[in-house]
Amino acid sequence: MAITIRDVAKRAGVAPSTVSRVIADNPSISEKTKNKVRAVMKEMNYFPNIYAQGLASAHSKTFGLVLPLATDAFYQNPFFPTVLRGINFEMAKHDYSILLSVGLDDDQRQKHIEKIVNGKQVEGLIFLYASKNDPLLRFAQKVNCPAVVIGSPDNTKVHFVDNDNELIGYQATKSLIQQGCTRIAYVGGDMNQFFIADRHNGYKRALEGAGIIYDPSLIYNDINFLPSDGYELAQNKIDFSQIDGLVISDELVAEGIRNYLDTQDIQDVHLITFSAYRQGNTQSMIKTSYVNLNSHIIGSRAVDILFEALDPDQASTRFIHEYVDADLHTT
Amino acid sequence: MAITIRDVAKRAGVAPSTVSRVIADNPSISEKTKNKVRAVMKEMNYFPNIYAQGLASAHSKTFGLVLPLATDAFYQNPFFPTVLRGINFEMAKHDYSILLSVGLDDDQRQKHIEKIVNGKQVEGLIFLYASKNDPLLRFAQKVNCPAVVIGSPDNTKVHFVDNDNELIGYQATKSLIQQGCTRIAYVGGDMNQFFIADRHNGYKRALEGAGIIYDPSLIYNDINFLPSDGYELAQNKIDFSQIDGLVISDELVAEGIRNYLDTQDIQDVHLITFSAYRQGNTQSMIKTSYVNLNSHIIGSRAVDILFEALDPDQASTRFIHEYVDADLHTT
DNA sequence: ATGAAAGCGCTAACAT
DNA sequence: ATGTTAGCGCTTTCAT
Repeated sequence: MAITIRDVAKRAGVAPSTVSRVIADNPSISEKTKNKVRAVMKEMNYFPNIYAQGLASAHSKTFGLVLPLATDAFYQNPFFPTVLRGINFEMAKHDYSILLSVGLDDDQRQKHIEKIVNGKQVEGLIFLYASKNDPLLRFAQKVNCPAVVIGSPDNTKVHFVDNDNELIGYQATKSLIQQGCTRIAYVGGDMNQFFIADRHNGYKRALEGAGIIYDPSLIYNDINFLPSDGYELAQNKIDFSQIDGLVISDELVAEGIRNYLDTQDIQDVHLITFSAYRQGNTQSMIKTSYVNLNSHIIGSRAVDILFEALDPDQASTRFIHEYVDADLHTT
Repeated sequence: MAITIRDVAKRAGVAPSTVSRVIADNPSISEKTKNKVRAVMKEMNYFPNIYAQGLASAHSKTFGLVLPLATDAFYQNPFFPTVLRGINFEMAKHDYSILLSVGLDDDQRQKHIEKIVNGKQVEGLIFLYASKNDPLLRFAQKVNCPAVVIGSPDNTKVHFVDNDNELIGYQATKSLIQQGCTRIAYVGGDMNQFFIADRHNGYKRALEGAGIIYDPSLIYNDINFLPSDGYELAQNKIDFSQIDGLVISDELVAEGIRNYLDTQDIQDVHLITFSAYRQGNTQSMIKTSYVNLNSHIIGSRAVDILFEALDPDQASTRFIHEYVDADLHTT
C-alpha cells in the first residue's frame, strides 16, 4: 500500500485533518505547522490519492473535453492545438485535469459522456466544436451538466465562446476595400457551419457599406479546409483577372491559394485570411493580411466560463455568450 | 445526493454487494438476479460513482496521454488524429478513459504527471511522441509507472510501438528503383528525430542494394513538416532536371511538393511518401505512390501493450518493441 | 448464489 | 489553531 495521510499525520505529530488542511492550504493552520507537515510530506514522498479526495469532497477537479470525430479535418487546423494550449494554460492554473471523451461514433461518445458525467468523474464539459443539433450537447443539457461550447452553436441556451465572426468578416473585407480593392471574392466553406456563414455575412455587409454590389459568382463555398483544396480551387475555379481582393475563411486554404498565386506570378491581388496564431514564416509575393483570432484566449476563456458556471453563487439560470477580440494585421 | 448502490440494493431487495457484483458482471450471480438488478438500475437511472469505484478497487481505469507541447507542428499532421483514433478505439473496448497531460512547459508537465501517477488517477502513460532524452519519460521510469511510447525513443528500456522506419524507407526507395528511377532524392527533416534518420538509412541501403551511388547533394533535411515548406523546397532548392524519383518522409511536405510540380507541369518524376491514412482525394499529374503507415493500428497496439504491462502475471522485467506493418501502394 | 461488514484514503462538520 | 469522528460510495473478503 502507498503512503497515506495518516502516515504523514503520525510522523508529523498532528491529526490527519490537519494534514488535509495543509494540503488545501487552509489559512487556519499556522505557518509553523504547515512547514512541518510539508517537510514530512516531502520527506515521505507523499501524494494525496486523487480518487479519495474526489470521493470525500465530491469534487473531481476534472473537466471533460469533447472532441469532434477523429476523422475530422479539424485536427489539421492550427486552431486545434492553439485552443488546446489556451485550455491547458487555464486548467493548469486551477490545478484541474482534462479527461478526453472517448468514442468512435456518436453513440459510443454519448455512452462515455453519460458515464463520466453521471459517475462524477468530470464536473463540466468543454465542447471543442459546434455542430448543428448536436446530440451530445443536447445530452449535456438534459442531464444538467455544466458545459461550454467553443464556437457558435445553434442553441442559445448554452455557454459559448467564439470570435465575432460576422464582425471579423466585416473588418477583413473593409480592410481590403480601404486598400483600394473593388472586386473582392470570398472563399468560405460549408455554409452549414455557422462561422462560415457569419463571416460571409460580414463580408456582405462591408461590401454594402462601401456601395459595392454583392456578386454571388465571387463566392466560393464548395471547398474543404486543406491547403490542397485551396490550391485546386485557385487553379481550377477562380478567375484572377476578374478580382483584386480575396477574403479567405480558412488559413490553410489561404496557404494553398497563396502557393498557387506565387507560381503563377500573380501579384495584383490582395489576400486576407483568419489565423489562429501567427506563424510569420511564410514569405510570399502576395500581399497577405490576416486577422489574428487569438484562439488560445478562446480556450482559456472557455475554461473560466466553466468555472463561473460551477460557482454555486450563481443560482439563476443564465448563459454566457462571449466574443474574443480579434486583431487586424495588414502588410 | 445522487442515487447510490444502497438505493438500488434496497429497491431490488438484494444486498449492496450483490449490486456491485452485477455491475462487474460477476458470474456467480444468477441471471435472474442480474436481470432484476439491471432493471432497477435502469429504472432509477443509476450510475456508479467512478471515484468511489476507483478508491475501493484501486483501479482508476484511466490512462494518461502525454502530448508534445502545443506549439508543435506535430498536431497538424494527419498522424495525430489517426493514432488518436486507434487509441480511442482500443480504450473504448476496454472501457477505459483518457486523461490528458496538462502543462505548458516540461516542468509543469512533470508536476502534473507526478500528481496523477502518484495520486493514482492514472494506471499508465501513453507518450504520443518520442524525443531525445525526454525528462518526462525518464520520470515515468523513475516512479515505475507503466508507460508506452509511440515512436522510437532513444531508450530501449521502455515499451514502444512504431513503424519499422528503416524498412519502409528501404521499401519505398526500392519501389522507385523498380519503377526505373536511378537518380532518387530524399526529402527528410530534422535528423535528430529517429524516424527521419531511420527512413534515410533505409533509403541509403536500397540505393546500395541496387548499385546506385549515394549522393549527399540529393538529401534535403533542412525542412519542417508543412505543405508550404515542401512547396518552397521544391521551388527554391530542388533541381528536378537532375532527378527522376523522390522519397518524401512527410506526407504534408509531399503535398506541397506535388502542388509545385503540378504548376510547373513537371511530370517525369516519381514521388513516394508515407501516409498515416489514405485521403485519396488528391488528383495530381504526378505519379505518387505511398506507404500506408496504418497509424491507427499503432495507437491501438500501444493501448494493448499498456494493458499487458499492467498485467500482474508479468513478474519479469521486459520491454516490448513492436513494429506495425506498413503497406506499399503504387500507382 | 448471496449477505454482512470492514475498509479504500480522504474531507468536513463539529468540537475544543 | 488543531483534534475527533463520521461519512463519501464503492469493492471485497469472509460467511452462509
